[in-house]
Amino acid sequence: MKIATYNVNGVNGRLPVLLRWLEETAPDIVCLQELKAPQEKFPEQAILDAGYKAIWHGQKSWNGVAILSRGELPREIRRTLPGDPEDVHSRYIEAEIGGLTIGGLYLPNGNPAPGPKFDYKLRWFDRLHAHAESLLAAGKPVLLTGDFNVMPTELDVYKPESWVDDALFRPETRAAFAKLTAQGWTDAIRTLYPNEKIYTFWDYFRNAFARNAGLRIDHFLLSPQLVPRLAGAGVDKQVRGWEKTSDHAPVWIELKD
DNA sequence: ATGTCGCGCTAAGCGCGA
Repeated sequence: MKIATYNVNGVNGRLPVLLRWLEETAPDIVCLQELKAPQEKFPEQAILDAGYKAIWHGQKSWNGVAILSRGELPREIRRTLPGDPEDVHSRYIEAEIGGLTIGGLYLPNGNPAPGPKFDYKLRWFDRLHAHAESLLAAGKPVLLTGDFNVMPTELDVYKPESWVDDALFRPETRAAFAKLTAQGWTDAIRTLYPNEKIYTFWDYFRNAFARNAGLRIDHFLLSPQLVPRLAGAGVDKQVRGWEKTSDHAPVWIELKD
């Protein structure tokens, strides 16, 4: 079973790219981030026609997350991260599909740092810690995936020294990610490829993709029950080179049944 | 500091977030 995550950066603006990628790579389950579309503007029919049933949590202009499945409709468990009723950003959606619990997330960017946006990022991380702990405590197979907006280590940045003050790489951010994984989560890509430079995002500036000036910020965190099932992982890097493409590439893992 | 995008507002560029 192939499970993918893809920050599309506008689900309607990227629809041709998204549909081509679905057609060419046929993942079984897909988590999308940055829909940038209100609830009623999600392209449900086009996704259905492509063979996927979906649940989503939209928002005008920004954020927005979805879970797509080739088989059964994802059974939605929640569409917000617990812990702050005042937080109206659509950044989390959780579902069960065939006995697997999947949390799809779009962690706040947090720039500029320091500042209120960075404070929000760290608070969001605190809430994720709390919820992730409860997911582990249930003892079931769980996958947390999406755009974490964190490069976990220096290996995950093309030029670490120029990113140390950025909200995606500051010590507080890396510490928050390390604290999360220390609960018992496995970073799937890094476990399979411990020493390789693997990027999932290249910004639109300065010809970043052509220079491979990338970041690894889209992740798969596996609960202990899933680790023995991990059979492969990769980045569909070619998609980043297509016309009208997102600044992220799709990322995927393969789980044995 | 800049660079490049999509989206919303509103009808063409601009502000915002990334």
